[in-house]
Amino acid sequence: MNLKELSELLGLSQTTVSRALNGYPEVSEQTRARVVEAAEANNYRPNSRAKGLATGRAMAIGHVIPASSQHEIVNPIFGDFIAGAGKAYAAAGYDMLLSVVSDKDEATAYRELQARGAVDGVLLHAPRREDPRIELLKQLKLPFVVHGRSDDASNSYSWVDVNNTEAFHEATRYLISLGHQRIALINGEERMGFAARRRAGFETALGEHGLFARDDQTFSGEMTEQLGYESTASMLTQVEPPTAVLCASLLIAYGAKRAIEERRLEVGRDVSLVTFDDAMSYMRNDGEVPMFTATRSSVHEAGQIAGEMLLGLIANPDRLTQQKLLKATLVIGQSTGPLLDDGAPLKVRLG
Amino acid sequence: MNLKELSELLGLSQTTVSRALNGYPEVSEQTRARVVEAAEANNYRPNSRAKGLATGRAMAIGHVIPASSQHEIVNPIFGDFIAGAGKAYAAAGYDMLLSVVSDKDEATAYRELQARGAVDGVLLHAPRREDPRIELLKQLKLPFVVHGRSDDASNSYSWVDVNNTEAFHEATRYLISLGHQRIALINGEERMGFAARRRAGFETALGEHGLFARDDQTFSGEMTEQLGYESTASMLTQVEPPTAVLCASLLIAYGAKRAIEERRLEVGRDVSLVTFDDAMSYMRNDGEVPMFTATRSSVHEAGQIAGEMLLGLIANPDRLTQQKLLKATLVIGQSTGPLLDDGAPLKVRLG
DNA sequence: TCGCTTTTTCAAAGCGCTTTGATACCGCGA
DNA sequence: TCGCGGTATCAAAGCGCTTTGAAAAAGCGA
Repeated sequence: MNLKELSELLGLSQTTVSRALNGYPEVSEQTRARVVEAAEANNYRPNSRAKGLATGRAMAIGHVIPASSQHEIVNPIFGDFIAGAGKAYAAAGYDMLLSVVSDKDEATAYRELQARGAVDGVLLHAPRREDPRIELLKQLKLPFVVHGRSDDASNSYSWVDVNNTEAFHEATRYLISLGHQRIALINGEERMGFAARRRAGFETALGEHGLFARDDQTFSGEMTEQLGYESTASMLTQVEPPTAVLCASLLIAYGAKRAIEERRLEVGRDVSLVTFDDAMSYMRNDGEVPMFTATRSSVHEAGQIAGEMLLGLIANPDRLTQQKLLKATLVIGQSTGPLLDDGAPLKVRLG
Repeated sequence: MNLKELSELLGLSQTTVSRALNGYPEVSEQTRARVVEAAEANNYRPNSRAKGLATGRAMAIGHVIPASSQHEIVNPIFGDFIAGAGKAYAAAGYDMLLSVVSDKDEATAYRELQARGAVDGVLLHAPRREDPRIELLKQLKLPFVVHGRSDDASNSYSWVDVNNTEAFHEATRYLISLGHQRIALINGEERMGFAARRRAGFETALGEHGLFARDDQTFSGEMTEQLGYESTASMLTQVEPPTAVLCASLLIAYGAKRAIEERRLEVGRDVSLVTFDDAMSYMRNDGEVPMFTATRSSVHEAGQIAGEMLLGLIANPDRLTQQKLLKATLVIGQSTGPLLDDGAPLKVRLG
């Protein structure tokens, strides 16, 4: 059923039917009611491509996700972020277009999306500290919102980010307040904006108390269980192992926990653990007293806010860039506790 | 830059330029070369919507993901499956359209996708045992491939599935061969096709050895760490706790492991664990000797195969339905071991 | 009743592409 | 020279919608 058929069926012109359905004022309420009813009855929906062609808008938002080799990691926060953003799009009648591309073709993918007119804007994921994609998108004049921030002048583009610096600053301060002095960091890849900021917050807090990060007690890499496990396992063989570990994701924390317990040590007693928690739907760390003490911020919410921001930018192109800094809140769980007194230092019990 | 501009620039008609770019034979190679070069130089890409309107094809595949409330779970395999399917789409020049809808609006979402002509086909996720969506899609005459199977006559539609029955049959047999008799199951939601099959495989293997599943040692629910933890924790308080547990996902297995170790028991010694492993990129269970004994099958690969199958169906609409059953392979890891001899039964050590 | 304004409806153009059916061109044998 | 079969190119229609500019219908005061 298309517009022509529907209008013939009603004995009206296509113009009138179109206007009736799109809520234009120059059609009588009586006619509108008739039209709406007939459209409903025949399950009529305007053809997306024809509508887009006529209006010059794609009514779609693009997400480019790089996934080159078989072993390339798919960002685990992806699903929840997408769900949040998708909700915003759906509410506004927009579609979500996903482009899975080999990572070296990413720039091409954006160019193509723009040249084809396939999307009205894009959402940029996982910005690196210096990210050429941002300049590219500006140049393409494609509206965009970044989930996270690069190191560049950050008011020159729109973004939604979580206060990573402050989150890890606070988490570290909390550990110090419990008496910990040897605090390790298992971070994400530090060429990523968020990971660099987390390290900065961590180091600032240490510095404020005359402490410093040891090279052999700071790690960074793809945020997997394995990274958490291996990093922690290696530290537990040191002469002076850390008494607390700060993890950049729940998966890392699981790995750290595994290494600790494998050594017959107790999390929260022998070694304290704090982790960043993206509040992912399938990996909850909540309840009365969560398993892990964590700085928590919902990536689902970030997705929704970013999606809404982008739609706003598209609806109102001459609006200034917008920024939104979400707070991560520190939640005390079972994985932290005060430093044990010197009478029973960790290294002795490790023996 | 659109076709009109490009053709004027070249002093050719739109027809010729279009044909040159689309590889039609009735244009001289010399002209074609000129056209291709100019298109390249001007970064020309045909407008997606105009092309779609003219050809009657959307060049897009739809995925509908239900995500109603804030707390609805997003399937953790989603990211990897999408990455696999997306790769297939990209290779064929197709876009991927994601619709995030509140779960009660799912049927409407499919209807709308079809009525709007927004997609040429859809990929159906997570079929329930009886799934009305399958009938709906047939009725809408929208080509589709199901990832998994319902209970219906399964050759009446196309699907890609993993041999869940056989996988859990084999896993259970393996545990029995190690001497285990009290084997627990922590399954996904059993209204889902895959979960029902896993239970069937499990029970069949037990039956073959005169064993049976105890009600208080079989669980099913959303496949989270918490489900694994709570189910296992509750079983370890029983008079005759299981000596082996079969888990439907790696997250469940993590939870089971946590409960076991919290009791100061050892996985693979006191309690054996076998899990289904979707080989997700951010949750690896591999290496020399993986942490968990598992039946492994790559969901990324399933996505790619399903995507390719759907594209084939679209390209060749009168082709019969197709089915592809992937095998899950049993990989021996560190989480299983022989039943300890009766001299030191589990329940005593549990004391 | 007429003429004017306001309301309601319509025909047709245009969005950027593909594709049909026709036309111009070219070389070649008769 | 003419005519014929390819080859290379083109003009125009059509895909399904929106939107402009015009026309018809209705309402209203004089």
